[in-house]
Parts: sequence; C-alpha cells; structure tokens
Amino acid sequence: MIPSDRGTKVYIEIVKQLRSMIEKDGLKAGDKIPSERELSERLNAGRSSVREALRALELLGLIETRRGEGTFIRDFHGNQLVQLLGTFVLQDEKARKDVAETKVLIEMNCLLLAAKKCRGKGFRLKEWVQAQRMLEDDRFFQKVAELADNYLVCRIWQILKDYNHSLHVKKSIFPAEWYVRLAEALDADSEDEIRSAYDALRKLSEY
Amino acid sequence: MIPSDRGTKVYIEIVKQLRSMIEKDGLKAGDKIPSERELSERLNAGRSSVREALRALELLGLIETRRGEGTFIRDFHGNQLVQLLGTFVLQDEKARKDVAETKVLIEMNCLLLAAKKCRGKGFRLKEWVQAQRMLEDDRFFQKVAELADNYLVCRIWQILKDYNHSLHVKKSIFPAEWYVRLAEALDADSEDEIRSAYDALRKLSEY
DNA sequence: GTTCCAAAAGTGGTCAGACCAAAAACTTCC
DNA sequence: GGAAGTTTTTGGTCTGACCACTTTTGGAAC
Repeated sequence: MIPSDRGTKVYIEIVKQLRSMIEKDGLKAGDKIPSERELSERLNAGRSSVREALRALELLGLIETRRGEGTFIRDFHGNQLVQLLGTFVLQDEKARKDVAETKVLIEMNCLLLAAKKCRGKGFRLKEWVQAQRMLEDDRFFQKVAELADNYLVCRIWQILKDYNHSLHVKKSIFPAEWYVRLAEALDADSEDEIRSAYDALRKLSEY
Repeated sequence: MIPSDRGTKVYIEIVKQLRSMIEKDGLKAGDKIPSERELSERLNAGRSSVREALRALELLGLIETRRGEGTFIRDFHGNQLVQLLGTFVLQDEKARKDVAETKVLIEMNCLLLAAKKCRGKGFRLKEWVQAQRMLEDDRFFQKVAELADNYLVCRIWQILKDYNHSLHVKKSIFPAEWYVRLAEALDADSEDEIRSAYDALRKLSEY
C-alpha cells in the first residue's frame, strides 16, 4: 500500500480505510470485519501493517479480537483507553485540575440541557431520586446526561467521569436528599435554581 | 516474551513494561525511549510485537516516532482520544445536531471560564478585537479557549470546530464590531452580559 | 437420515529475517 | 577547524514461517 500522503504511515492509512469500510458497509457493534490476511490482500499491504492498525484500535477499545474466530467491532465504551491514559498520562497536576474543572462544566451543561429537553414532557426526576435512599453521584449525572439527549455530551461526560475515577479511585455515594433540590430545580426548569443547587451540591460533596 | 497471564497478548505486556520502564527511569515528555530492536531484545520479544505496542501508543498520542531518530515520549496535551471517537462515532444526522449544540455549550463555557481566569489580570480582549477589521469566528473563539487556560476544554472545542467544518465547509468571517460587545462583557467579567452577548452573536451569525 | 468424531481449513498470535529510507555519527581530506 | 563523504543506527514495511485455537467439513457408524 502506498500511503496517500508521503510521510503518512501505512497503518494510519489502514485505520482510515477501516473506518470508511465500516461506514460504507454499515457495520455495527458485534459485526465481524475481514480477516487480517484478507485485509492485507485487499488493501495491498503487509499483514504486519494491518496488525499494527488493528492492535491500535484494539487498545482503544474499538475492536475486539478472538483467536481462531476473527475480529469484531465493539461497542465503544472506552474502558481500557481511559485506564491507560489515567495511569500513563495524567500525572501532572494541571491536567487533573483541567479534568475536574471540565467535568463540572459539562455536568452543568447537562443539567441545563436536560431541563430544556424535558420541558413539557412531564418527566419528574425528583420521583426517581426519591425512590432511592443512597445515590451514587455518577448514577445521578448519568441519568441527567441521558436526559440531555445529546449523545456527544453524554460521551464526553462519561469519558471525564472515567478519567476522574482513574485518578481519585473513590466513588462518591451520597444520601438521596442531597439531590432532591437539584432534581426539583430541573423539573421546575429554573435555570438560576439549577445553577445554585448544583453549586451547593458540589460544595457539599467537597469536589 | 511469555505473557504473565496466559491469554494476555505480548504487545499488551510490552505496553505495561514500557509504562513501568518510563516510571522507573523517570522519563519525561521529550525523552527518548530505547530503539525497537533494543526493546525487542531486552524484553525478549519479536520486533513486530514491540511495534504493535508502540503503534498503539502512538495512535493514542502518547509517543512520537521519527524515522532515523527514534521514539520519544509526548506530553499528554495531544490526546487523540476525543478525535478518534469523533471520527468513528459521529456518523448519523442526530449526531451532527449534537455537535452544533455541544459546540455552543463549550463556547459559552470557554467564555465564562476565560472571564474567570482573566479576573484581575488586566487583559483586554476588546483591544485585540478592535485591532482587526474582519474577524474569523473560529479565531475569536480559539483566543477565548486559550484564555480559558484549560487545555482539555480547548482541545474539545478544536475538535468540535474541525468536525463542524467537515460538515458545513464554509468558514465564517464577520466584522470585528460584532465581537466587541462580547469582548467588553468578558473584560468586564459580567456573566449575564456574556450570556446575552453570546446569544446575540449566534443569532447574528445565524447559527 | 441422524449423530458423532476426526481431519482440514480458517483465523489470530508471534517470531525471524530481509530490505528500504531517513537521520545521526563518524572519517577523511583540505 | 570545517566541509564532504561514508558508515551506522533507527524506524517503516513486507514476507514467510510456525503455533494455538475455533469453525467447518466430510465421512463413518448407527
């Protein structure tokens, strides 16, 4: 295979080809992709180059390989990746602060978005909250992120959450009452109240 | 190399070894790591396996390789993570709307963050804006994102911007005056004014 | 026809060796 | 001491060879 740009590496080219191949054929999570040997033949590249591309995607959690069976597309829930970045990269203090800061921002965005999207839908987050005694912080915001009905934001939040875990380890679980005010504010679709309730919550949980 | 756990792959083992090697030797961004051949010898593995590990780390943006020179550690601030997720996941129509929506959110966040970070610094964005006649929208927010002093947010914005371009193609360039009010609001550190100025701008530019 | 089992084929996992291209290190010569 | 040429090092890629495991296949026995 001759890389399109001189200077580009073959395995990068293969990653791109794979992407468009997946798009073109409409492959979904769980589907099988061609074997390494077939790819190497179809893309006119050495098998080792194909493997470099596949291994990279595997480490990213985008595909899964099973010896003797084949290579399959995975439902990307970037677990390994995050773990790796966590232990590998985020050593410096500034980066950690950035993560925490960004997470707070995104959570606030999710809250406001969720309020907007739920407008007139009659959904009551408060009831959901009150149905439990203790509430895992992540679980609450997972719910909110879903309500925000924006897959991208949802994914970004998840990634930040995972990042954070790989740093602090500890998972926060608080009494459900702490979330009631926030849920009420969201149900009431009151922007100011959402803001202050969230700030209050984060103070409580000593973020 | 015999993987510690049976079932674990050699290249994964090598990634781990590299990690501990970097930690042990206290290697920092910019430092050089041993050559592929030396690693393959020291770790008692084939060179192709070493390459699979290195290529994966490279795609993650953790290392950088230069032909004829060697392989070097990169600082985290180049993470491809979101990028990859972006190109891989964002395909359908809904996702496009999500991108636009998210971009607006992030821009607002950047503005507020920037205001906070500039507090008391005496920086005047207004002067910078007025120094030009026409202003590329992206350039303005690039500036704001930098002022926000949060690399992660900055990266996320850039990715959203790039993705947006790949959809709309057109780049927006507006008269500098449009940005003056927003710059003033930012300089004045007035949250409400920032919000309304940004909303007004996005209405003007028909986002 | 059905069931069961062994052989064959397919697939990922790994290694060794070869060659190329680019950069760096070294030598030679002025 | 500096410039030019040669050798060495290093990443980039391909090929072919095994191994281990899974699926498929093709009979053989019932």
